[in-house]
Order: sequence, then structure tokens, then C-alpha cells
Amino acid sequence: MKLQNPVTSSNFFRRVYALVRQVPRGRVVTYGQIARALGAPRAARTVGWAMRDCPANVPWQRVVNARGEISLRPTSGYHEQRARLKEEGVRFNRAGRIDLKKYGWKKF
DNA sequence: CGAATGACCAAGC
DNA sequence: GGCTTGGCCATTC
Repeated sequence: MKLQNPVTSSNFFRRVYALVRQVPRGRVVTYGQIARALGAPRAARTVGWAMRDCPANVPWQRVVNARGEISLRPTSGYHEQRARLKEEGVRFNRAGRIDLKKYGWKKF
């Protein structure tokens, strides 16, 4: 386990959170996009690592993988994320995926 | 400092 | 469309 740190250690993590906080309701972004926006095109995995301990004020539910799917395995977190997105108006197709062309954050 | 970790990704079958 | 493989990378231990 890991000690919980309010403002989380590194600058990189904070940038991740700062960016995610800017994602508007009803929109989603991918880990890869976040990584690129931070100047580390191949650090998508690290972004996911950061999300593991994300602060409460971060809309983590708006972060999905490149396929527009919730990356969490079918845990309680998965269901919560899906429910939150649905509440924001984001639709899932049969395969449980989101149409990024449609719900992707326009900034990207 | 070296090895492990993981809410990723693109390419190949 | 689904499964596997190799690579990437900041953070942790």
C-alpha cells in the first residue's frame, strides 16, 4: 500500500490532475491524450498510475483508454465510473465503449 | 541504484 | 471484433 499524500508528490502527477480537472461534463479524454498534453507522449501508463491515487476533486470518471472503454476491471470502481458518465449524458454502445469522436474533449 | 509496478498503446494474428 | 506481445515511462520499494 501507499501513503496517501493530499497534493501528491511529483509535479507530473499534479499536472495530470490539473488537466483532468479541466475536462468538462459529458466529455472524456484518454490516458494517451493526457500524456501527450503533458509532453510525455509515451507515458500513458504513468498517467494511469497517477489515477490510482487521484484526489477527490478530480473527475477521474472522464478518463478512459484509447478504445473509449473504462479501463478499470469490473470492480466497484468500474460501475461507479460508468454510472457517473451516464449521469453526465455519455452513452455506451453495446460493447460498453464510448464514441470518442462524439464525446472526446474537443480540445484534443 | 536496480527491479518491480500498472486504471496504457499500437501492432500482429 | 477479440486475444497476445513488446515497448514505454514516471513512481515506488
